[in-house]
Amino acid sequence: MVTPRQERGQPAAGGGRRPTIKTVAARAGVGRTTVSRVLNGSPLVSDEARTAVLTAIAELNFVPSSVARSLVTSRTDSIALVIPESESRLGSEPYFSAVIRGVSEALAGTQLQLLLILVRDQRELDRLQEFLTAGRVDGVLLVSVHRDDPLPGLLEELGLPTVLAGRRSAEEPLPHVHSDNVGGSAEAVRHLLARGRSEIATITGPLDMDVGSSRLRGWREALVGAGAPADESLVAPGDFTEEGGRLAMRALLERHPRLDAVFAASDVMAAGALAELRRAGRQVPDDVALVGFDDSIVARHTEPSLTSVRQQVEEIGRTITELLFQEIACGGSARFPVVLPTSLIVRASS
Amino acid sequence: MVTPRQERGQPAAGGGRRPTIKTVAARAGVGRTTVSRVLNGSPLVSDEARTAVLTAIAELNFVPSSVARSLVTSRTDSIALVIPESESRLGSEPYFSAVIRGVSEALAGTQLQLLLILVRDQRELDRLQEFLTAGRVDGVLLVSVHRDDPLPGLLEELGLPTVLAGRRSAEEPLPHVHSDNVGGSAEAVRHLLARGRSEIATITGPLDMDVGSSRLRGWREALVGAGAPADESLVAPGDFTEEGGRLAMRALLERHPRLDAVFAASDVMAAGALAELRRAGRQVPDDVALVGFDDSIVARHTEPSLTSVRQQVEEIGRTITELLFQEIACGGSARFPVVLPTSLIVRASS
DNA sequence: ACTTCGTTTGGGATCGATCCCAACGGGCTT
DNA sequence: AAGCCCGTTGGGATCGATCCCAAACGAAGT
Repeated sequence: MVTPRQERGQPAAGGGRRPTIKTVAARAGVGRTTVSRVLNGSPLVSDEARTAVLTAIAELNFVPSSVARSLVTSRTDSIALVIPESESRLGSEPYFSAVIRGVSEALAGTQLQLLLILVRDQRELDRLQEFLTAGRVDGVLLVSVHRDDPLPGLLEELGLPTVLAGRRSAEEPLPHVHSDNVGGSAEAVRHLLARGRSEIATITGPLDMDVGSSRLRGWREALVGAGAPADESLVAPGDFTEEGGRLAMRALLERHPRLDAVFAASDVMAAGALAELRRAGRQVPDDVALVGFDDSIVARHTEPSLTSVRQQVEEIGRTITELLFQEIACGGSARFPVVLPTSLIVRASS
Repeated sequence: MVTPRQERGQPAAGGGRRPTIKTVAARAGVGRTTVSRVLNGSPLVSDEARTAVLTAIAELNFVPSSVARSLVTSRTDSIALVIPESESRLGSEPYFSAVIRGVSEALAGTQLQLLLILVRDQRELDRLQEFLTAGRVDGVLLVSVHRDDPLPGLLEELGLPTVLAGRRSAEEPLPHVHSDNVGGSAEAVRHLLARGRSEIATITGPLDMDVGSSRLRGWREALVGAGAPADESLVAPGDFTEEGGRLAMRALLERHPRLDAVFAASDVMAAGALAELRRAGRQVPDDVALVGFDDSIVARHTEPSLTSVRQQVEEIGRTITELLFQEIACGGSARFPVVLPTSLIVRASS
């Protein structure tokens, strides 16, 4: 009794199954092609026929089957947002949420649907690869790419329209969008210099990611630009996690007990560093000034609240989506990378 | 060597398009039906034929078109996760991220894909409705439902398998999963009572949502259970936002300058309340003890750190997904709601 | 030897849309 | 009146899979 409907001769009142384009055509007294033309907004339809079709559609509550359409047009009207979660950052960082929001917003006016694909391990990567090869999406958004990520290359080979948030390296051939990581970091460090700090350490992100190395570069360039030597032992590698920030901070304090400022490449790491500084009896900002990156919620709620470099993450989501539209429509016409500006939000920690 | 094979005979060289089941059949020297049987793991295939087909598939790098399959099976092998964003909570709350992670995890072993649909306004709701009527997904996960939400009713009418995270009311007919909101809140309040607090206020969530009213009920029940009168003027409505928490706290302080504890129905609101308490010169926890709900990142980073009721959000995501599997497979067999336990995490604020 | 049974097999029809192309009718030209 | 073009129209083929059903085959039973 799972399928309760009984089939009558005609599609009797109750409407057992969903109406098809054929039902509509019969009702409107026209051919299937005419209905199809109305659906696709073709101008080669008389007003008379058009209104007949439209009323039939309304009466039958007809919605065209996108599956059938996809089969013949070989478009799917959907795109994939791929998020690698090897570092399980989705939980700790609102970054991905903001990207998702931006993407979804850009999608709002269109007919496109969003497929969200989290990739945790090799098995899921294989499955994704098959999924992409099967042509189940018209385009792909790739977030948080690593230097040696195999996915962008695969997508290039497949010829599937792709846009990255971030980049593998400075020579990224695929269209992409990223924040001005170098500039933002440099501004943060210059801010610390302006506050009279002289021994400025940095906790970096993963250095096999462009975000990681670029923010480190910003730190270095700002110091060099100020005529200060960029002492490489003031660099401690982190991994964007709180625990990583804590450990990096501990290492830095051991090597440089007299450091008076720290620039962390993410707020979450800064929060970890903050805890470690407190544990070591350092006052923030009196003994050590601290600046983070992202301007996430945590930045507002630490004590003291955290000076941080704000990036427009939602805007990144919007922009990659719009670039993807272009890629899909005209196939990689203008592939200039887009760089979004950052801004320094000064709070109590510096 | 990306597309190595050129086909002799029929589809002239180039190998331009993806291979179809027909190509595979020809190569393996069998009929289309046999290939289809192999693909679907039917036992009615000789070992000989099977291996022939499998090697042909491997050589041609064949991936079946899920679109064509959907057309005939009328399954889409994808489900939708619908998130209403009218309150734009996705940004401020890691709640949705955690649900997404749980859902994605439960999906990992299956062939199902996840469609993420954020609904911001009426226009997007209409579009969603059309989308669902078009049968573009096999099932729907609905998160954060309001009492008078039109969506669950629509889905019931459509007969589309649906599972809710949360519920419209205590009499929710649709299968659903939620945290023990009443129990968790009650535990929080009992904890405050045990700490010797006597004038315990509460900042609620939206009261047109079950999470909101249930957490309020927990507060009330704990007080009544302790023989204390539940003074309704100690209730201040919030909206799960930081600003809402701040305003609610201000109102409470005006009405009850001598209150000595506050239970907020979310960490984010608690953070807002905390800021307002500090502004008003109250010490936490000395003058006023504070407890939140969710145990999100903010709870660990406020100063003082926040005592909070932890709920297993990721588990909610996993569970609704598994329930949806059952709904899709056997059509609403066991529709008992699942209630997940909460636990109180005590920190410095109480 | 002939039926009967069960295992394998493959061709034709089907799902519901789009696209190609031939046909229709009427207003204009010649 | 014949010819032609143009705006409309609809039937048939197509996309790439699954499903129904009949057929081929060898083995087993009478």
